[in-house]
Amino acid sequence: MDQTRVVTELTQGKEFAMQLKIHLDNASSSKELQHVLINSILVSYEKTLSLLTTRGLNPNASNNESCSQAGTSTTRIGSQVSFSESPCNEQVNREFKDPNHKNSSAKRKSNMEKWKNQVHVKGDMGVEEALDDGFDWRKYGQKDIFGAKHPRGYYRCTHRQLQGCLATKQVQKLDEVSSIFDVTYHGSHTCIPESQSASTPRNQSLQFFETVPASFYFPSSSNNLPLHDNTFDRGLTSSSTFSLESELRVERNRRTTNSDPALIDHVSADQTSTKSHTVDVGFSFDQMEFANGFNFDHSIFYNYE
DNA sequence: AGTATTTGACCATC
DNA sequence: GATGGTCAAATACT
Repeated sequence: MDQTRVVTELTQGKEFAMQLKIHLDNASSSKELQHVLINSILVSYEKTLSLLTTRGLNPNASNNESCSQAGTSTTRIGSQVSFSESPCNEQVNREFKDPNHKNSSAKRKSNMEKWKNQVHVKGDMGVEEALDDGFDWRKYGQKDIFGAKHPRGYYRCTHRQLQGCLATKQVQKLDEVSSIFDVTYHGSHTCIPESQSASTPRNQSLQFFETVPASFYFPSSSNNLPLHDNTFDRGLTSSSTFSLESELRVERNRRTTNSDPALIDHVSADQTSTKSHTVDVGFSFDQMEFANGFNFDHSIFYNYE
């Protein structure tokens, strides 16, 4: 059930908001840190809305849920699905397929719910991040579509074999705007993703720190031990995350030179995996400067085209 | 070795 | 025959 993840995201957002409140009351607080907090809050909101807007992924989701989010719009397709009116529906571009139209896919999936999402890849977010809807997808095909510039990717739920989850999605870049992807979902998820079943929801900020090739000190943690990037395994819980209450102290790592092939390999691998964990903070590191004079060279993380 | 992705072939439909 | 969706072997990656 997505409710757990929604609650997790909202709880994170609340915690970030509380941290921000403290920092706003503190005159010596750095602007950068406040921006980090603000963006973390926004990311939490976006994630939450994303979970709600992809309600079709969750067969138990309510029709009263919010249906729009920054950067995406959702359209339901399919005659067998009753479409509930809500104010936000005015924002989406509805497309209903003719129920009598039967192409091969329509016939094969005639009993499947179908809806469409339009995903905008904003300047400061990665493609994988934008397309990440919280579920595990495995690509099983790609096809050049007649009249379309870009091929269409076919994905099915990773848990299809183990859990019999029949959810699929198709992803296609728009001809006109390459930063916008049409994502068409078929069927609802009946699986329990591992990331969800493991009672340790991952933290947005942790995803960020997993990717950043540097060692970090977390003053709030015991011993102030430096944590190499490899130390951030996926078992860390949200309760064990660093506290943004403390100033982030980042130690430049020996491997942060742009020419480090190991680092480049790491980044490029992340970009090609549908389960990647790219920089997921939703803000630019252009001018960001951390303690000890560490500056992020954000350019090594982004390579959209 | 196990898993994920790529890609040509195959199938259903129009 | 053209097209879109899926399969499955080959390949790449970890």
